[in-house]
Order: sequence, then structure tokens, then C-alpha cells
Amino acid sequence: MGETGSSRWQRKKDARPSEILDAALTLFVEKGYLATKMEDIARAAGVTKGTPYLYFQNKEEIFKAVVRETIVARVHAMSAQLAQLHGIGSSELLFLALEDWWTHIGSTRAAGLCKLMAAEATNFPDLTRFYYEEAILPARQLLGHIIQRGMDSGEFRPVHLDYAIDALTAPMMMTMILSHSFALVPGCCDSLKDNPLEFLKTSLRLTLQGMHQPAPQDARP
Amino acid sequence: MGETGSSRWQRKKDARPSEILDAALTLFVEKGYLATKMEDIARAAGVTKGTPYLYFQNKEEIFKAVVRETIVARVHAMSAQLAQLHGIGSSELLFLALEDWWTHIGSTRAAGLCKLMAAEATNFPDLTRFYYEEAILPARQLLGHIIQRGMDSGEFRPVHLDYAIDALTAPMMMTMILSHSFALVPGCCDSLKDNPLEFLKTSLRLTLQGMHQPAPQDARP
Amino acid sequence: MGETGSSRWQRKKDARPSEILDAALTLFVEKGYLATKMEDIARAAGVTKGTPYLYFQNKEEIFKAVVRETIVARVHAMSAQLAQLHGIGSSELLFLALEDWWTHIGSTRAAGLCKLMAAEATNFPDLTRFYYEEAILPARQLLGHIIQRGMDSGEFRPVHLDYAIDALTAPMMMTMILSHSFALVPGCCDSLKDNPLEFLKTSLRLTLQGMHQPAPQDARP
Amino acid sequence: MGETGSSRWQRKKDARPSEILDAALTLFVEKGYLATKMEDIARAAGVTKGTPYLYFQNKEEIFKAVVRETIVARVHAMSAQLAQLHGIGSSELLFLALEDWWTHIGSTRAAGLCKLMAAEATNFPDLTRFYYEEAILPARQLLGHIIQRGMDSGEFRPVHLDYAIDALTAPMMMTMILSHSFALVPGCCDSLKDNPLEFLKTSLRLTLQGMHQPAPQDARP
DNA sequence: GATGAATGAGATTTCATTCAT
DNA sequence: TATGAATGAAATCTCATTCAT
Repeated sequence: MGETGSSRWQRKKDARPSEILDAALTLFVEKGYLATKMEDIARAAGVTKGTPYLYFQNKEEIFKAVVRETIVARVHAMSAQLAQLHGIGSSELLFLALEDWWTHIGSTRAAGLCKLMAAEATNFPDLTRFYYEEAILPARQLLGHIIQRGMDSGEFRPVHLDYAIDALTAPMMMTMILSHSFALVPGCCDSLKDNPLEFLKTSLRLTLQGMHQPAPQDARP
Repeated sequence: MGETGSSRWQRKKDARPSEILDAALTLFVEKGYLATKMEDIARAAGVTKGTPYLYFQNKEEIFKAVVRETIVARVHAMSAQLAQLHGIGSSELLFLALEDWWTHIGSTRAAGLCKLMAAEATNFPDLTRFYYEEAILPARQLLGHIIQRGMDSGEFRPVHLDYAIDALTAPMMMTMILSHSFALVPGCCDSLKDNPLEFLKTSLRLTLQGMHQPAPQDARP
Repeated sequence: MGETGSSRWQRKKDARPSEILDAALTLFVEKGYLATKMEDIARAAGVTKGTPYLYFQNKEEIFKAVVRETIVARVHAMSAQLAQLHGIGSSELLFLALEDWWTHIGSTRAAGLCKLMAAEATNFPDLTRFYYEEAILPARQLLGHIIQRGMDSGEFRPVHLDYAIDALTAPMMMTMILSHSFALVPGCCDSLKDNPLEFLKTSLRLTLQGMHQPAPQDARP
Repeated sequence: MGETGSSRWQRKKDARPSEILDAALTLFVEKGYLATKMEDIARAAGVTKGTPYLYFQNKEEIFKAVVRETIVARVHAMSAQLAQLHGIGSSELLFLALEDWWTHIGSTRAAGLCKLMAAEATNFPDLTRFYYEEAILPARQLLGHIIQRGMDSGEFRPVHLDYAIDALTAPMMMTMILSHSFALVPGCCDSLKDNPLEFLKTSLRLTLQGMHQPAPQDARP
């Protein structure tokens, strides 16, 4: 007894909110917003029913915080890759971005947020807009930059930028959603479970083949 | 005397189940399973609280019926296209299938079921498997046949069938999910709302470019 | 066609109310008042939901009618025995009354009414009083008469009349209640099910032994 | 610090289940199982609608608990009398047992359980069997032992054991049922209300007279 | 801060009763 | 008369939230 600097205690105390958000993320992604009970969140966070209310106003605020915190964390984690934007071909860069995204988002629970937000979009329009602007748009912009660079350099043929981004994004989004839905049900999407990253790369390769500038001799009549 | 005691009420009675399912589909897609109240469904169907229970055991059965009826109806509607499987190039066939799918599914509320099932997959595993087997797999098999045909005829280069299907499916799934989630929120996915079919065709075109067999002279070194 | 005296139809029509009451008696006795649904009664009576309301105001009136009709019918059926009140010893008369009661009430569904009324007594006080006055009291009075006769003739020793009636009634009431409750559950009251009348007679014999005037020599000091 | 966080609330919490069961017992006995609303129970226990669900899964479990707790408590309370099984005549012992039963069961709300179980027997067969085995059979066995002892010692003449038990039990059961049904309705069973124990004793006396071994000289022709 | 008993609004479901046919 | 679709009051049960300790 006596106040021994409270360091471990302090850490505990400071950690509470994120422990709660962490538990909430898992449960929201697994069961959906309404099917997740406050008490489940508390228990999963190792506290009791009343505790989450010491840190968050209510369930909805927890939901919002989960989305915000996760997005912020992940987008920050991915921004490290932006530093590498030199001296690499655009195709290769897209592959690197894909792997990076896979590591920090696609293969993590953060991917579940995409499914979650899709499910709750109309119930939480403000939050949805936030998610869209802070998660989806940045990812698209990043891809847009790279594609533009490839077109500028002649590596890619001219394409409609938005459509190209969509084409690149679709497999990622499909993977995020499927892996937190059908793929969790035995007997569904078994191929997806094998090696999602491989699928994503193949898909990217396929799309890039469609985007690539044909080699000069190919163009000859 | 001796008439079939039908007339106005009878007609109502026959129509009720589908009216209820119709209302339920819209609400489930819009708000999700749990956020949709039985009374909402009843009111949307123009009846009172108790009436849906005359036709369905409980909410879950309504949910299942919505999924089953919609899937069955749509898959049947799409099977008409199978008759056209002669004398058309595989690429062209894929475009026709896409348009057909768009007409009967992609642009309808049935598309919302995909989002719905993704959201509720783990809460209704049996139903999810049903949906997967009756909706997702048939669509994939159809695409698989066409691709295989294209490879057999030399129109497409050899590709990994599953990955190719994924690549073709991803934009469709993304469209279905986005158009019933983010796209409904003002300020999100505005490009999608403009002309989704155009995006889908562009996407298909892009993917096909990656799959097409290069012309013979191109292959020469 | 043409109106052929409507005899069978007429019979049917007149029979409806009693068919409904008959069905209701069975169900009320089996499941209790509240657990019996109007639709069950209708179905058991071979009609549809609305029909009982053509003959009875509501469920409560059906309940009351069931009790009244059954009591009236049974008490009438038992009144035939009153004619036999001459030239028979009181003990023997009690045995005859017991057998008569057993035939017309104890072994029939009417016995179930006793359980039913006990269960619902406080919920339907007026009806309970009716039942008490029309069923229980007459039976007690009948027994009272016989016992009194026995005491007057010296066949029975002097006893407190009410208590003697209670002692004679208790086994009957117990049989009625048990046979429509515990005895219906496998594993309970198996001995009762064997031969209830035999138990009743034995019980009566035992009680009569206690009531009988000892033979003169026994009384001598 | 470090105290057992109890005091007022804790005491409340420990008391709650039995307060709820207590309220439920009264209401179930008074109105029956179905006619007793959960909110009635809650209010009678001084809590609100939701509170009973903190301690019991549902209404049925409350019902079961009421039966179990009451039976267990009462049967334990009665087992104290078993210690007195020495040096007393069997007749006298039966009177003592009767008084004991009257004190701990017959005159208490526990007696109402008998009516309740009779009413609900077919709706809750398992519970009924439990009640039968834990309440009815032990009572019968106790009586059986005493009667057997009486026969062994020559105090009683040989009788059919089951029937003798029935004869002794019937007045008790009738009292329990009547006093929680007809006797509660003004104008019914007024004699019963006067002095039920007196009736029971008289009844027992009467039955014992039928069972007693006549004194030796009496048996002489 | 943390607990967890208690609350009470609200959701699902049932069923007696009505009434157009 | 008879039907049975529809109603809506009422009951059971859940769970987000509060607050005394």
C-alpha cells in the first residue's frame, strides 16, 4: 500500500477505453451493432456492466469511437508506405500498396469495419460519411495517385480514373466483406479462405494486364 | 350459392404473404434484420401488428422467406438467359449476362439481400449457406461456364477459373453492397450513383482485356 | 334440393351449442381455463373460430355454461337414485349412492369440473358459488339425509353430521381431483388408476366401521 | 476499503429471490399460474418488471422454484417430527403427525400448492412428478410407517395399507384444496372455515375407529 | 474509479373478439 | 348461419442505462 507511482495502475486506467473499444470492435464485427450487448462488451473487456459508461456516453458513442479509432490507427499505419513513393514502377507500387493494405487492414479486424459500416450505413449516416471520407476516399486517392503516375509515365494506357480505382478496389472490398461474412460460415467461400492475398494479387495482375500500355511492337499493324 | 367464398377478401388473403415479404425485404435491406420492427413490417404492408403472424411463424421465418422467395424468383428470372447460349462469343455473352443480371438483380432490391446476408451471415448460418448455394454459387457457375467456353475456343487465354470468376464477380458484389449502403448516404459514392451499369461494363471490359488471347502475330517474338 | 324438413340440419343446428360446450368441457378440464384457446374449442367442436360466438357471448360465458349445463345434467341424472330411498339400510344406501355417483359423475369428465372449479374459484366467485350450491351442497345434503336416517334408526351411532359428511365426501373429492391431475401424469398415483371405485368402497367401509353402532353386547361393560 | 461491498444493497440482493418466490407463491395459489402476471409478482415483491428476470430465467422457472423451495422447506420442517417416533401409540402418533402437518403445511400457504399442482399437473408433468415424489409420497410413506407399526403391535387390525393411507390422506387433501378454493368464496364451505383442524381430527378419529383392533373380550362371540 | 442491482421503455408474440363476406 | 382474416390489448422478456455503494 501507499501510492507506488501508480504506474501499472495508471497504465491500466489509461488502457481501459481502448480495451473497451477493442472488445467492442470484435463483437460489433462478429454480431452487428444491435446484436452486441453492452454487457458482452464489458465482459469481453474484462470489466463490468457499468464501467464502459465511465468512458463513453452510450453504446452509439462506443460504436462511433470504434470506427474512428480503428480508421485513424489504420490509416496512420498505412501512411508509412507513402514515403516509398520514389523510383518504383507504378505496377510494382500497386503491388506494394496491396501488400501493405493487406498487412495493416485487409487481414485484420479492421476489415470487418467495412462490412459493419455497410450494414449500418443508413442507420448512422454521419458516421458513414466519416468512414467514407476517412477510410474509403483516402484509399481511393492513394490508388488514384499511383494510377495517374502510371498513365503520366506511359506505363498505363489512358483509363477513366474512377473506374480504374473501382476495378482495383472491388476485389479488396469483396475480400473484406466476404471474409467477415460468408467465409465465416462453414461450407461457404472455401476458396477465399485458402489464400486471400493470392487472389488479390492475381486479381490485380489481371486488371493491370488490361491497363498496361501494349509494348510498342505489339501496336504495329 | 356454392361460389368460392372469395372476392375481395380472398384476393387480399392470397396477396398478404407476398405483400408482407415485400415490405419486409425493403425494411430489412434498409435497416437490417434487428433494427426492423415487426410492427414496421406490418405497417409497411398495410396491416396491423398481429397480421404477419397469421402467415409466418415469427420474424426469423419472415427473414428466411424473404431470402428464399427473392432468391428463387431472381435466379429463375435469370435462367431465361441460359437459352441464349449459342452462337455468341464468350466476351459478348459475358456482357449480355451482366446486363441481364443488372436488370433482374443488380438494379433491384434483390441486390440489397447481398448486403443483408453479409451483415447477418454469422447470426443465421443455415440461411447463409442456403443463400450462398442458391444465389452465389449458381452465379459463379454460370460465369465459370462462359469463361471455360472462352478458354476452350481460344478466345480467352488460360486462366485460373476461380480467380477469374472472382475478378468478374467483385465489381458486381461491390456495386450491390455499396448501392445499398454508402451510396444511400448523401455525399458518399456519388460516382456510383451516376451510372452503375457503365462502371460495371467498364470493369468487365478491363478484366476481359486482361483475359483475352493476344492476336497470333502479337505472340511472335 | 327443396326443403326436406331440414331434420338433420335442424338437429345439427340445435346440437351446436352442446357440441361446443362438450368440447369446451374436455379442454377446460384438461388444460385449465386460460390455457384453453377459443380456437381449440371451436376446432374440437368441428366448427371454426367465429362460430362459438354465435351461441355464446364470450369465453367466460362458455365456461359458465359448461359448468351449469354439466352440473344440471349430472344432478338430474343422480336424482333418479332418490326414488330408491325405501326399505334399504343406510349403510347399503350409502354404497348404492356411491356407485351411482361413480357412474354418473365420478368416472366421467364431470368429475374434472371439481378440479377446474377449485382452480378457478377465486377468479370466478359467482360461478363458484353456483357450483357450490348446485353441486356440492346437494351431494352433501343427500348424504346428510342418509346418515341422519341411519342415526335415527340406530344403525349409526350419533355423529356430528357435517363432519361425517366431510369424511364421506373427502375420498370422492380426492378421487375426482387426483384422477384429473396427478393421475394423468405417468408415474403418479398408479394405485389410484387401478381401481378407483374399489378404493372408494373400501374407504366408505372404513368410515362406516367407525360410524356403526357397536352391537348391543359390545356395549355392555 | 476491502470490505465486502455489501450493506444495504447486498442484503437486498440476498433477500430478493425469496421475496420474489414468496410473492409468486401467494399469487400463484390465489389466481393460478397463467392468471398471475409477471408484473404482479414483481409488484408484490416490491420491485419492477425486469427485476425477477435477474434471478430467474422466466416465469416457468419461478413456478418451479416456488414449488421446489416450498416443498423442500416444509418437508424438512416436518421431518423434525420423525425424531419423536418412540414410545408412543400409533394412534396418538397419527394425531401428533396431523397436528404437525397442520402447523407446518395444512394451515399455511404451502397447502395452496396442492391445489396449484392439481390444476397445472398436465401442463407441467415433470414438475408434477417432482411434487408427487417429494411431497405426496413422503407424506404417504410416513403415514404408512405408522400404520404398519400399529398393525405390527396389534393396535390396528390388518388393513390394506394403501387404502388406509388414502383414507387418512383424503381429508387432509380435501382441506388443503377447499381452503384455497371454495372456502375463499363467501358463502361456500363456511363450516370448513370455522375450525378445519377440528374437522381433521374428527375425521382421523372416525377412521381410527374403523381401524382399531376390537378389545379382546369384544372379539369373543 | 468500479460495481452490479435495479429500472422501465420497448420489442416480440399471443389470442379473444369482431365483422365483411 | 358460418367463415376466417384481421385487429389490438396485453403478456413475456430483453437490455441500455442509471446510481447507491
